[in-house]
Amino acid sequence: MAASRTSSPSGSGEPDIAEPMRADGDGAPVRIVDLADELDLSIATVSRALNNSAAVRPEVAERVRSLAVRRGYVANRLARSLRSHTRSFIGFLVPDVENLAYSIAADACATYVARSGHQLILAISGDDAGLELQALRSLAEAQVGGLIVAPSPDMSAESRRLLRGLSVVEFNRTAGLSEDMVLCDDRAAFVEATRHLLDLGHQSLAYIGTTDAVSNGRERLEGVRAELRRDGKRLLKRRTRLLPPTERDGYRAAHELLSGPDRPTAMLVGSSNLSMGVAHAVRDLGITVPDDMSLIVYGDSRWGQLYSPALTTVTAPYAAMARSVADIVSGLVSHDDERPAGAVRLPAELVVRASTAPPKQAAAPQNRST
Amino acid sequence: MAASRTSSPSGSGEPDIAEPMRADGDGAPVRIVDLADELDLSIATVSRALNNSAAVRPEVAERVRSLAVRRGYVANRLARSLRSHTRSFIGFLVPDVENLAYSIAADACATYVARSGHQLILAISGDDAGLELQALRSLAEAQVGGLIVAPSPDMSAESRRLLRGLSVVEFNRTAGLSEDMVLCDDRAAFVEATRHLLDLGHQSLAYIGTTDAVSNGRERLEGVRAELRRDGKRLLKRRTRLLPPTERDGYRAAHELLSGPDRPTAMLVGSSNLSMGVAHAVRDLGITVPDDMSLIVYGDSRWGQLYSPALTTVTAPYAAMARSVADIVSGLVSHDDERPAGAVRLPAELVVRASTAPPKQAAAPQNRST
DNA sequence: GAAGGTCTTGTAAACGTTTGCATCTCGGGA
DNA sequence: TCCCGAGATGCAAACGTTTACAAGACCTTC
Repeated sequence: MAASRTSSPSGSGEPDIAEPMRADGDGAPVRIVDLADELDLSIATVSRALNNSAAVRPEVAERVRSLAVRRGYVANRLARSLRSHTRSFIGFLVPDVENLAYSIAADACATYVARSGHQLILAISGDDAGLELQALRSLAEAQVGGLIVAPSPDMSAESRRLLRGLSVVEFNRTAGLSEDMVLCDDRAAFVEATRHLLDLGHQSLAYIGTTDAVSNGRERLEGVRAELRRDGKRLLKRRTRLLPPTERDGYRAAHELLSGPDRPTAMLVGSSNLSMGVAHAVRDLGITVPDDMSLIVYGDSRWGQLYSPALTTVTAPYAAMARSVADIVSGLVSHDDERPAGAVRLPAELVVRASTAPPKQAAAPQNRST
Repeated sequence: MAASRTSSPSGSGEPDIAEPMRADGDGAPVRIVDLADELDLSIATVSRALNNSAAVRPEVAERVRSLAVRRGYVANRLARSLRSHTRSFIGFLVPDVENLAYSIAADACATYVARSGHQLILAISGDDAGLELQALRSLAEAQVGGLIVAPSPDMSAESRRLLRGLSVVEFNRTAGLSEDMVLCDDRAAFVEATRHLLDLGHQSLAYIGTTDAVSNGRERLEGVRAELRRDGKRLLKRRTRLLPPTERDGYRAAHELLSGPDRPTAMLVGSSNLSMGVAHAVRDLGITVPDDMSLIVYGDSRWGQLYSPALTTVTAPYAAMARSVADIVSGLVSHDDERPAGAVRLPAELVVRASTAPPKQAAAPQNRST
């Protein structure tokens, strides 16, 4: 029998009387040793019972477990992880989580990993290399067993070094940090979108997108450029704006591009936030879509459908991407051996609605291309 | 001087030659004891140096810190927390994070707490009592130092018990779990919205909202009811729908309410997801707003502005709520003594746009109220 | 009746930190 | 010369677990 340790809170051996029904309302949290003392067992046995080890006699295990719930025992993961080298946290590092792509993914990942008893640590980089580094350090210190990351455009070397120790999955963007990644095929989608506009007969295209320092931004731009080139055309610099992905920036850029003298007959937008801004600007300027100009936006298709006219949209498969990354990370955290997924690349889709049509004025003025 | 422990990875005392520039590319993570060995110091001194304790001589501290970065030392928070009883995690438990209210808050909280070196653990309840309990258990096990929670409608007694040990802040909803909470004054906003419709001369109102088992859903409904009552009117049961907050449900409910024979002249919607569904239904049914019917929706004002006509909207102060809860939680985690904020209740705002107008047909048919 | 299992339990050493206390060194004052 | 205090460092005990190993109990088999 195990001797009573330190200062046994209840009396000595016999069933305590002084504290008749203590449900451990509060006070110090109950630890394994408390349970062990109360049951005259060793902490080893209690630990085993709580972990459903087969080594402990069923009736003993039952007694332990019942006492555990009665006393409201809650295990200390910190101690457990420290001793057993099991990691119970997964990091999730993205520029922000208001973006639907990331919020859906965060949701899915948190839900998924919870099933295997893991937890998601949410970290926000704001696309700032400094904050990103700080977040990574923090995550590493928390001993995360895996990391989902949408790398910022100018990730520091120090950050990359930190990443080496961790098993990471890149999400939505890639910066060559890992074999594993979940992306969507933005390039193909923008090729398709551009083709759609060219087929309608548009000669002068404008593009508003995000910086090409980040992989998906670059891909979208490249898609447009490549498909134009295919027809011997080019994207004019003065009809191109690469901006931070905020609604405000989208608004301003659209306003600028659309109030000048030679307005493009079609516009492509490469980010959902920018798209909202553009939609606002188009409305404020009184531009009729698609008569005055065709418009293709990017993002989830929910609000675009409600716009008048309903917007032709490049929709990223957010839900599928979320499922995919959740799958990968939950696999990555349980059986570390078999690595099924390398790079997953899901197709983005061009949903043609009412905002694209052949240009009204037969041809663009004098300038021969764009 | 401290004797070299266990198996010193480098040679004995003199500057090592065999491994000239080892930057600890990988291998076992470096621990305090490794630094101590390499510098012939005790782990106590190294620990103190890393924690900027004044007790250690500046030049020694400098040597330690420089070696730490050279070797890529990353502290183990688990061990640190275990020993020092400092908590480095904050829990964030909400039904989902796709809802803008929660995603903005998650973002703000994660960013804020990071400044004091804490981290946010994201947990999703899906408004399910079972998942919620499981999440809470998990969070408690992770030894969170604080918890932000939007309680599910039917939180279990077991969950409430778990909460007792933690310092919690209720967010967006309350279920009497804590003194601290940040809410928005939905009741007042819906009183105002209802008043707006009544003043326009509407006699027959419909309301589509979420369950009243959750505090904010209840408040919205109560606001409508109270203001109607003030004019001696009532919200008819057949013109009221309380539903799960999904776009789909909103669509269906609106479809149902609006395709019947006596259509309400005005409709109030009490959730952002429901609002989107309603907007879709209205469009699909070819109902002209505000001529055929006035419409007030709920949520962030971004997409409502883009609808035609721009929608009169009850906007919750998401950003302010997020800031507020982030403030509270970061205070709660650092100086545990002074508790400044109890219940913070921010005003929601009624933004009147183009979707509300006096009813066209002079009066509703025969039925005298609603 | 000894030998060798199979179960069940206990002992104690980890895991990587922090920190109370003891120890050592040094310089100054009596 | 001795003592004392301050400043810097080391020793070792925590923190709450898990787990290798030992050990006891009991049964089977020869």
